[in-house]
Amino acid sequence: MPEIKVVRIHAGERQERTATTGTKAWELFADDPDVIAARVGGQLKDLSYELVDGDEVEGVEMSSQDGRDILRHSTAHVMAQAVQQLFPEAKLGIGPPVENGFYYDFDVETPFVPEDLARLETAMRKIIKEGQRFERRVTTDADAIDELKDEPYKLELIGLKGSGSAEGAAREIAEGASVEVGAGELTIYDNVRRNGDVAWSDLCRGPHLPTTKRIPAFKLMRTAAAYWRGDEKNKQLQRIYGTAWESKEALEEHLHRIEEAERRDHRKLGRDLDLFSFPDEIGSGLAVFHPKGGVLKRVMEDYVRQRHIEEGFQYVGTPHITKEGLFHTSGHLPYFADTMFPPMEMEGANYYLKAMNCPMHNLIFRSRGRSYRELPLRLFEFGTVYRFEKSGVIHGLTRVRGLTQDDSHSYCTPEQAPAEVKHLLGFVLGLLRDFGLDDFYLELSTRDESKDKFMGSDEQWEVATKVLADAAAETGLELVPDPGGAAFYGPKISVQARDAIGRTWQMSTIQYDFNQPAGFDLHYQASDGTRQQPVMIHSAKFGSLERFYGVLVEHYAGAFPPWLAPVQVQAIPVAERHVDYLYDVARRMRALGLRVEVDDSDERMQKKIRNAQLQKVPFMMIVGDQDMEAGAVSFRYRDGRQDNGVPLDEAIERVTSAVASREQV
RNA sequence: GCCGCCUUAGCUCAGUCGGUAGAGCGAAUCACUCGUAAUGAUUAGGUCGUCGGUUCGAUUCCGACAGGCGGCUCCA
Repeated sequence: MPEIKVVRIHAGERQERTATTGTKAWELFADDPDVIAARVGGQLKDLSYELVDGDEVEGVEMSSQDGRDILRHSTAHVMAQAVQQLFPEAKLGIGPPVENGFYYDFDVETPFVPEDLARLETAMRKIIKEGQRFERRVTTDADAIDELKDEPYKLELIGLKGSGSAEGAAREIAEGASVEVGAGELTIYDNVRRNGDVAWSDLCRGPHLPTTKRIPAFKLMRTAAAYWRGDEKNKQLQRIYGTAWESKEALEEHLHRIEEAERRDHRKLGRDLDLFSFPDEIGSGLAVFHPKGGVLKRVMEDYVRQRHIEEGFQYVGTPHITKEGLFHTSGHLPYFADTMFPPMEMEGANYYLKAMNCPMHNLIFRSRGRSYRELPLRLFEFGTVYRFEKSGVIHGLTRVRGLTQDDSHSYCTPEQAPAEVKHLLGFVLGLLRDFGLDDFYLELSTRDESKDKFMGSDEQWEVATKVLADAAAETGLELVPDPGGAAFYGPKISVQARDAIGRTWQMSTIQYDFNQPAGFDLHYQASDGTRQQPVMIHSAKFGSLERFYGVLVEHYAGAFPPWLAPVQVQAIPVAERHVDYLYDVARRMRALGLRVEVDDSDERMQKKIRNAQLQKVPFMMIVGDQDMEAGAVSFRYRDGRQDNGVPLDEAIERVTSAVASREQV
């Protein structure tokens, strides 16, 4: 029998092996049941892959990222089989793995209802129990078209694959479609029962688990609609989301993480902590901040204003509406008219609610002649803008119709631009760290081929993009490209921050703009006496005050560090006779600018502690006879920690220093 | 904007197979004055999201609209 030489790579070890022709990948990993696929020369393969001479074969464990993707993709197949079993008329869309799970899209007459999920799970468990083998079968376009004649969407995928490069086609089709048709040959996976019957088949490039029995834990999560191939002009298919994990424990942990995220939901905490609300009477996506929530908003604003001034910005102010001509000059109207509130007509002119601040700052720059000696000229304000977000996208404070940007525009010479971008980037990262976010990556949004979406020459874009890319690289942070994501007037760096439970949020943006200075005909007098055009760098540090507010609530789960907490100290008397003493202490603390409340209600002290705990107040300051006699107070913290009999001066110092240092307690 | 689900007291939610509603928390009042997460009692509070239709009668059934939730699309 002819022999082949292969290399087995597993758990970091390389091993040369000699095997007979026809040896399958699984035979190399028969000793490790956690291996569910193989990576051969960088390509993921089924364990049934037949080795050829010279292959380097690495075991893919189910708990690895690739392994989980394979598990989830196989689970998606099982779900699709169950769907077609229960709903034979359902036509298949695509079914890729996604972060933390998978989905599969179906064209069905009647949308799925939540009760269907339970029925489908039952059917899936039965399929898993059957231990159906996933069998790969290479086919031709012609055969596949015949076999899948009842699956119009699959036919469309095959057609698209034939139309050009396969990878390109897959990208065109939709995110995720590359799991159905990829580069190279067309394959179908058959689900084969133990008796050899083919239970179900699907066009798919794989790889898959060896059998359905290898699915340890899954759950169907929700149903939703999704446009076919991600295009709103196309028909909406019914999507079912599910998740699958390498163990029951991993699934439980995942579900627990979801619960944790729900517990932190700023919309819920905003209500529970009396921070803000969205009155229907005002309109969707328009927030009002209550007194407690107003404290946090004001502290954020005060701090950011102070920091801007320290960084050389000048605080300015601009109105909320403007005549439409301004947005023609800036170039915004042709691009964004449909996301702006419709104009109101007054005295023969059309007025728009402000959707962006930069045009007005340009007018401040242009209000008099400017010298190169003034540059970089940095204008900054809290500019409230209104954007007509489509009703379905509004979400708490993170996606609203009225938002306040901590918006700045730095006008500088082209030569100054690199240093200014660097300065801004350092500034925003420092600012975010001050608020307790310290895990970042950057995204560089550039222009793509669809040039009608972008203004300016290739050369201008190239220069601008290089300035941003260089500054981003200097931070040493991870940089993710985002082709096509730029604004019409120039490329953008955005800072993505990870919160306490690892979710990422787009925060700050820095944009390089050479278009608006031209549109507004902005000039400065250069040292050689010539008139030159500045470039402007847009920058929003929080992005939107509202969104950042929401992110902070979720990041801290409402348990803010003292400097941000609406109430820093909740004073709790053990009995009524201790109230006056606490009023005195509170008076002293308030004189130092601390936010102190005395709970002089008729409730029992235990209840007062509970209330303060539910309000997540950082310092509970409790006083009974012993404290009063000793001229002291007792602290209780949110984690239940206690510190009794703290002398008054020390107690006050403890709170003030915690506030001043912006630390968490 | 599109698809699905939802909307009952300030909040969380019961309930009415069509005969105009209930709990807990919260609020107010009273009593209790208490040492580390819920003292007790009493009272108030709802055109059952809005408008229209069917019906002797609609909170309940139907439709439209508004708002919310989950996705999709979008996100300067």
